[in-house]
Amino acid sequence: MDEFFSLILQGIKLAKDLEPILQNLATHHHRDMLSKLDEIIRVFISAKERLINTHYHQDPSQMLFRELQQQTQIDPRLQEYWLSTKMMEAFQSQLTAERISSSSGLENKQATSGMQMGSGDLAMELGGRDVQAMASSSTQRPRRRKDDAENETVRVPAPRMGNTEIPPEDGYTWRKYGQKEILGAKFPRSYYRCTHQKLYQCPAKKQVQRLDDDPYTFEITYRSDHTCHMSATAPSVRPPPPPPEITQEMIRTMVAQPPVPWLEFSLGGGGGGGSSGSSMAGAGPSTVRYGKEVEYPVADMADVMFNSGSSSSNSMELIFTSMEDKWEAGGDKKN
DNA sequence: GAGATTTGACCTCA
DNA sequence: TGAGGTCAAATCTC
Repeated sequence: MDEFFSLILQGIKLAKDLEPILQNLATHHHRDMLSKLDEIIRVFISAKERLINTHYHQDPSQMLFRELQQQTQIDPRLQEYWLSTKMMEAFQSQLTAERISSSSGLENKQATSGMQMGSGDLAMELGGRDVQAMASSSTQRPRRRKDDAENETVRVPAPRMGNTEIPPEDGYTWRKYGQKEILGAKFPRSYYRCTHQKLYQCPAKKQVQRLDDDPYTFEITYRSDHTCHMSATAPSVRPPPPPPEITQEMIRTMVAQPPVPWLEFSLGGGGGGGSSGSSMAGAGPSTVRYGKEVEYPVADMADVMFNSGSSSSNSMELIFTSMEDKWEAGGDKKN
């Protein structure tokens, strides 16, 4: 958990470092901005994965607050701000995904290990066995049934605003390859496979089924693990697009209108109704819609920071100021 | 044109 | 035999 918070702090610090670049973009090379953005994205993704893998089944609100108090010694004003925003709701959404394993093998493993694995670790285990099973099978096209042991089912809340048809992001990019009406189910089941299936022979797949009795909950069944990120050539974070021609006019527009579109979607609850109605709403990172892939890896974090209901600039200033003060204070203590 | 989704047809297995 | 999983052509978006 120490690493999680250091990653978060690192990400915020990096975001703060963007400020002078943004203000003097004309004198900076676009690559500076892009490399900074890349770095921020990587840090927040790492933090998210660490959080999910470490404290998946704990009470997130209690855990986060306790950790905040014990480990970061953040300015009380910041703690108050943190708790007053939707930060808790954001993490709650990520952490309370109800894990219901349909695999007896997995249950045994979890029981004996005394802890639950994160989806990545769990899928890693699945992937190993899956590859073996497929390698030992005949040359027939591998087909699986719903009651196959080697899968993992989770339930996640659907986005309450924006396009609720899209399941919440899970850190990977998926390509939909099928949809089918299921007998006795009100909603069709969607079939996804990893976007990098062809490029990296990634076997990962998932099925997304909306619950009959709770349309705002998705039941997602994962099969096999991602091997794409294990490839030396596979981008853990997708390469940035070519630098756009950013003009001073654009910068002025951005500064004058802080709530950029990808920050407008809300993770739910009031806060001024941030729904843009776009397909990316609630989808978070790795959202894929018709042709082009768009990633918003820091959107969740940025949303809760910027879209808190209070003055966004003041909020960010409070965070950065507090963080800097703390760091400087911490540095002074060490020195 | 590339790469995504849609959707009807096909295949496999219980 | 039928439900569930996948294929692949058509279509769509950027």
